[in-house]
Amino acid sequence: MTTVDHLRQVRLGNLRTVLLALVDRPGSRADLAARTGLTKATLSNLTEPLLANGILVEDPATGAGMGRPSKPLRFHPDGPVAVGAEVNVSHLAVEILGLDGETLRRHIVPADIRKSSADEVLDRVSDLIREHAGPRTLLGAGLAVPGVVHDGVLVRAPNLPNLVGVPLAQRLGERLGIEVELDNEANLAALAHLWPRHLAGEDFVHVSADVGIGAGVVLHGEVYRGTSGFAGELGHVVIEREGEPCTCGSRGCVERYAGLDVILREAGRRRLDSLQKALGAGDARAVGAVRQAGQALGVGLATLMNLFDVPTVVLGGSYAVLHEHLSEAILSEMDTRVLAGGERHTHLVPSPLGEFAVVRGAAGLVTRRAVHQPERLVG
Amino acid sequence: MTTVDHLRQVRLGNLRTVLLALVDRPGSRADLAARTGLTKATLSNLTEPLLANGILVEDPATGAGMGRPSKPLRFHPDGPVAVGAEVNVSHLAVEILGLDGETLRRHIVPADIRKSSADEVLDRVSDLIREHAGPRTLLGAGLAVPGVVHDGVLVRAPNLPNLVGVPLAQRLGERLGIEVELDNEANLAALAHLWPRHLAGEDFVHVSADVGIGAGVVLHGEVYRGTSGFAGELGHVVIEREGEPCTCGSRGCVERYAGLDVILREAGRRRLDSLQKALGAGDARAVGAVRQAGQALGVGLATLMNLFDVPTVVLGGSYAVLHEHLSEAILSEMDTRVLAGGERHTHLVPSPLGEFAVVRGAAGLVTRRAVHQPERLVG
DNA sequence: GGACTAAGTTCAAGCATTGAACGAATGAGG
DNA sequence: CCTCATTCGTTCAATGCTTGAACTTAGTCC
Repeated sequence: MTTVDHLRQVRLGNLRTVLLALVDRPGSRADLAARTGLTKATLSNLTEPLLANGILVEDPATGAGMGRPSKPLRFHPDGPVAVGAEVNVSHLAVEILGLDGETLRRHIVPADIRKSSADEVLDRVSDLIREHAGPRTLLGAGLAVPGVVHDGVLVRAPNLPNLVGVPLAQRLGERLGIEVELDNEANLAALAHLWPRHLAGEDFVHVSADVGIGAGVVLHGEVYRGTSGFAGELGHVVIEREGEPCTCGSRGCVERYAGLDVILREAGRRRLDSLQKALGAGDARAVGAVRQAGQALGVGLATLMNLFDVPTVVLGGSYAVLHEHLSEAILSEMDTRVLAGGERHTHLVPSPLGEFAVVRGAAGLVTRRAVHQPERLVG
Repeated sequence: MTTVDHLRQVRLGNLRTVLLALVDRPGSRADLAARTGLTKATLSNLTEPLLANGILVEDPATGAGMGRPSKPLRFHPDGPVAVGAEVNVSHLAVEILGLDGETLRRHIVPADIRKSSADEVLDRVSDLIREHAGPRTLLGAGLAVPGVVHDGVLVRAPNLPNLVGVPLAQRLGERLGIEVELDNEANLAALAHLWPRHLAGEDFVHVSADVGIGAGVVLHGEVYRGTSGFAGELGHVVIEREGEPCTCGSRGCVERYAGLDVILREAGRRRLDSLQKALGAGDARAVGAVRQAGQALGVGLATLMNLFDVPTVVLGGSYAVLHEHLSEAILSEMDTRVLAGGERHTHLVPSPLGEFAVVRGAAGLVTRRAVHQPERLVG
């Protein structure tokens, strides 16, 4: 740690606050100075290299009002972008995200990859990315998978056995020539609600169901992953100690009562859209199946709330689609089971992000890192 | 944020690393420089005001080896100290803790305060503190209570209704003329295993049972309290959705199966030491009661591990006493129910701190803050 | 056109750390 | 006893980033 390093840290920290302010919204140097608490002088100084490097652009002066007109700064429309990619049991998806938080392109393709080898899957993903990325500089890529991730490797994925143990981040990185970060789809769906826009506060849990049930936990504005990447495994929270046996070896896991497969089976439907239609028509069996799942999920969520104590639960994925028919049962269980005292209450909200939450989070992983560690942008 | 502030932050940060190194063990300026990565010059500079303020002392030179002998620095033996206090249903306790992590005095007195008013309790506590504190400067006090705390107020405490809603931190602070911080006993027992000595790593859960079951959760070297102070309410994790009704309004809470009162009742004993004796004698009813509690606790802990993913569980309080007869059942449930993958395994260890864990944590709250925010020590 | 206002730039001052040079205190060896 | 080697601790000029004030620029208002 030389003295230079210390001062550099201060500078990088200030650079970060400036970039964060710009992610929030564009602004002139004077405006940014006011918003960040830094001085105009520092802002001129900090933004100069960002403009030189093509990260930011200066818009033409806007003369609204008295005094010298300001020249707003914003992220350069042709600046570097981030890639998000998702590998799932039944589909692949990509999203291209700018540093300003705007989605440039996104795409989902159905794909049954259960029987594909890891290399086949990675080839398809990298083709998909190249197709959509275009000529712009890539900051890096985030890759979402349905399973537990540790150190860039998928260590547990009951539905994608062919990908387990493969260094997916490294392999995809080699194909694309950029850095790739691997993470769990539940964590990334949660991140998408935190970055680049705060859609659910700084502390919340995002719950979604596909094959399993996954919760992405956000504490103090950071995705919480646990020591081994297993955090937030809501699907295997026990609600009946002698209940239905689960594939995980336990019994009475939430997943056995509130998993999407269970809901569909109980409702006598094969696909989510068919279930949705039935619910719309007031089909009693469908409504009952969803309500029962809601009860089980509510018990699991009550346990989760008693342990994490976060103010908000976001329902994502299939749960977002079903939320109108789920919420009542969930809330009813939570009301009776979550410890109360003082004026505590839980918000239960559906995700506004739809089916692109996961890829958006994957891309957000990259833009977030770029803003939080701006040394890469100016170096 | 003036420029001075920025540089001051750097200085305070370095001061903190130096103090942390000194909490670990005493050392000369040269030794501390090597351990912290700072230069000898900086160390002379940083420690000068600490010596002047009587926070540190310079020991006489120790001439072991060649070269100029070093003069080790350590916390001044007559320097300021922290107070820890505990108010519980059946006892009061205090501990006086030095900045070096040494316990100077500690004391527990039996007391049935269930019917006492808040003022009566606070009077007794402040008398007890004054009796043990002696003439030394007090950095502040930590106050532990069995219940949920928010903003210095006890908001939920089924066993101490007279204290609920009272601004305990403020009231005790007025009596003693120092700053008092209020916290939950579970959090503080956990803190005692983190500070001033790392007894269980940087990520762990401390579980103990008295009247209820409380878990103190430590994530990334910080006690995690949640948004409203409700985090870690393991006692009200559900293990049987239609199980025994609980006072909290829910059903099938862990507390109904693994609480100390339940264990004693099932074992046909009135007090912990009597149960202990029965266990030692191999009393089948006692052994069975403890094993059953262990199973229930294991299910709850498995759920907790699937959500928090920490590598270590510390059994404290009564559970530490019973751990020999509890561990097997707990581990057996956890083995089958905690998601595994890769080389993940959980350590289950009894607390080494005995009945003083809570007060020690309460005092540690204060010394920890003093070291982490050293501006108070030099100002 | 002149007064006014606000944006952006320039520049000396301030400050914590650094690294090198220096002084201090001891052991080893002759 | 004296000198050298060794290590500890202090002194001091240099570094580099932010700051605040002064200054320049570019508009509006009357």
